[in-house]
Amino acid sequence: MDIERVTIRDVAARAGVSIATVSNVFSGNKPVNADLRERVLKAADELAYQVDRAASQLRSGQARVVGVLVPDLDDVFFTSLVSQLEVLAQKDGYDILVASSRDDLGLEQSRLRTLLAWRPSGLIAVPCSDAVPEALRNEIGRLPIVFADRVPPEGSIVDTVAIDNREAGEIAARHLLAKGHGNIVVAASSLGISPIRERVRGACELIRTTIEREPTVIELGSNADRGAAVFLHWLERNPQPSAVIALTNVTTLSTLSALARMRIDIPDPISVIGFDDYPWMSARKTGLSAIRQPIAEIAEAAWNRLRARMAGDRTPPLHSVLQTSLQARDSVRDLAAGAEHGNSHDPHPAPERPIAVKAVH
Amino acid sequence: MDIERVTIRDVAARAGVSIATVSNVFSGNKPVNADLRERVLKAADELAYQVDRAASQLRSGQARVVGVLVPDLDDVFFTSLVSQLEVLAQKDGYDILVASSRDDLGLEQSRLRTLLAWRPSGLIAVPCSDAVPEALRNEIGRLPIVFADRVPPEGSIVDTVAIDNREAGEIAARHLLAKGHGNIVVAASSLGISPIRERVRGACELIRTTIEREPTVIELGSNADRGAAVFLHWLERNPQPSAVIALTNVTTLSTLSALARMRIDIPDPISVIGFDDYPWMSARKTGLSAIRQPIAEIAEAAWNRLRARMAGDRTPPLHSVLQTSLQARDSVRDLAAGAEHGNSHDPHPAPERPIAVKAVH
DNA sequence: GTTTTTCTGTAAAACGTTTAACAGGCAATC
DNA sequence: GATTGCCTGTTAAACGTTTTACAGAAAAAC
Repeated sequence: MDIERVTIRDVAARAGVSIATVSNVFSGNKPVNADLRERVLKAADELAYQVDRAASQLRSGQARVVGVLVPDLDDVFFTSLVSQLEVLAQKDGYDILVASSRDDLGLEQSRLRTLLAWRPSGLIAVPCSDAVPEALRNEIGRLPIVFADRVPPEGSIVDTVAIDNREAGEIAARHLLAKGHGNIVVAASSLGISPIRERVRGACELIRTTIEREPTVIELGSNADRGAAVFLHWLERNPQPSAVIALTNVTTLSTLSALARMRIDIPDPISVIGFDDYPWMSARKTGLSAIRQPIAEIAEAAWNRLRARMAGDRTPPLHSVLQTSLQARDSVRDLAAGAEHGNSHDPHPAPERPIAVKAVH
Repeated sequence: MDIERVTIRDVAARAGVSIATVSNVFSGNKPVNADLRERVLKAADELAYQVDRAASQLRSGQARVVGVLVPDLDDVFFTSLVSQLEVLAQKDGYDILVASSRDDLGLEQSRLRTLLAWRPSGLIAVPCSDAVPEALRNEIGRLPIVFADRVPPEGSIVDTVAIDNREAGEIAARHLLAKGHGNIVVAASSLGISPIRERVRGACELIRTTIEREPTVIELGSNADRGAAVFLHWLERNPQPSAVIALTNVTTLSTLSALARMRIDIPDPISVIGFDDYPWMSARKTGLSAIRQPIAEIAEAAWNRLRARMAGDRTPPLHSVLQTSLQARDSVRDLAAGAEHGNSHDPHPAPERPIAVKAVH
């Protein structure tokens, strides 16, 4: 019924060498003569031999697999991250195991446990809280780990890669203030998540110190539909703001949905700055101005750090901070110029800053 | 430096039983007395013991991991699929290895090979061509495999789950025809992909037989930006159609982007029917009418089939066909009623059909 | 009371690799 | 010419489980 597995032994027999030689050919751990290597490769090819990863891993302890844990596989930001990581990992010969914690601490715990059971070479995680998950507690220093995106503000005992969240909030607020907006709503997903808190803080403090007004902060959660309902509800019983800053891609959707349902135009009467930069944002007549996160760079930084750790780097944890930039389109009305409304492209696009990596001890 | 791994042997010693008993407690392969099981569990807990998957898999041949291969991890449709599968797999105690073929046959081949090297319990794949990939040729019948979404039209020797692509095209066309549209452009991603061909065929044949006009078919590829450029180019040198049917979520974006860049309004002068149903489609004043694919059901059907196969089901391959439905919003203008334009919701929303599973042979 | 069956647990042999220890051949060195 | 060292290849011992075969005790059947 089921055909015999072809093992290293079969290859060795066919090539007329020992199994150790076959192993060396495939693992490259020891050099093997050109002619023998040829013979082995030929035999392996003829038998369609494949190294058994379980056996290989059991003996060597090396897995060539990294775990990737994200809070939500339905959020484009996280899937973009996964997508980039998959490419980078594949280039280096690693496979990735993905798991979603669905923003649940308990689930995060159990997903991490099962990832760890694979004895992966490393782990890239977007944790769902500020604390280092319990399951990772005694892996720190043993297993290469990188936290991405959701990173405790005071630094962490593992490597981290994140954007400058505070600055992201400031950039959005600065843009609105420059265009004469004062009555601003800040739409956050959840203030329980520290990077979001930082974004809120960046925006609010700048607004506060610049025009001495306090922006309204509302929490719309991590689900676009529910968030839209919340914002709709809010809009129905509060005076119209002149602008909204949405601090995640999902709240951006919630914001836009609610405005659409109330048939409120953008940017007049309400301007909007969104978060992240996705194709759908420019697939509309009034292109959406947004804070762009350099996802590719985040993924690359995380992967490079992980790779360094996997290669044995034992230096103290590094915290990479990448910069966001404003992708100015047409969704912010220029009140200062007294112009009609932003039907045309922003005449003064904010200069894109170069992406820099600050290494904070 | 590095702490000793805690193995089954340590647990056995601490609980005062044999390693076989510990194994039985964790694998559940043989019953073990309540008190002993208690002792083992307690000892394991105290030592923070974790079954080593590599060793377990090596001996048992059972992996508790399934490979998931998709053509593009940046396409929301595929990531939604992955997301759903992750949830289903996790419920049944499986982990998933994801890989992207980036729509490249060579890469598909090599990604499949590395997935197979894990000796997974099963494989769910969205292949990038009609042919069964070479790498899977001699796994068929041995390894549980399910193809999803991209499925050869004439059936396949493996289980498949897909939507009724032909009907999806028809639904879109029927809706436009009912609203009096005749000058229709069909925006496909690539005619090299058979489900897309089917959608095109469904739309074109219906239009042809109903009003005896031949719709224009254009290929926009699988990248939103490039597709937008192509469509823009086309729009600039062809008479304006009255409606566009976009046959994938990416071509929907391309279409909308190009129209936006030409500052052409929707639905007047051009109506649009999109594909798939995502939050951004309703996050606009003119909500986008679209063909909805039941992604959750696709994932569920695929997983259930795979699970059945993994449980030993040896019946002939089953081909599940799920139905799409029209999600009518405001992006299709009613020319027939001579009404102004579709600022209001579609007064005659097409009845949503129940989702049914047809088992074809 | 003996024999058979059933039930639980154990000892030991796999599973398919990697790798430490070793061996033989050959070149370089003394 | 004997010794040393360097290659390259082999033998055999792991790696941490699962599982087969078996053993002893208790229960059931005679």
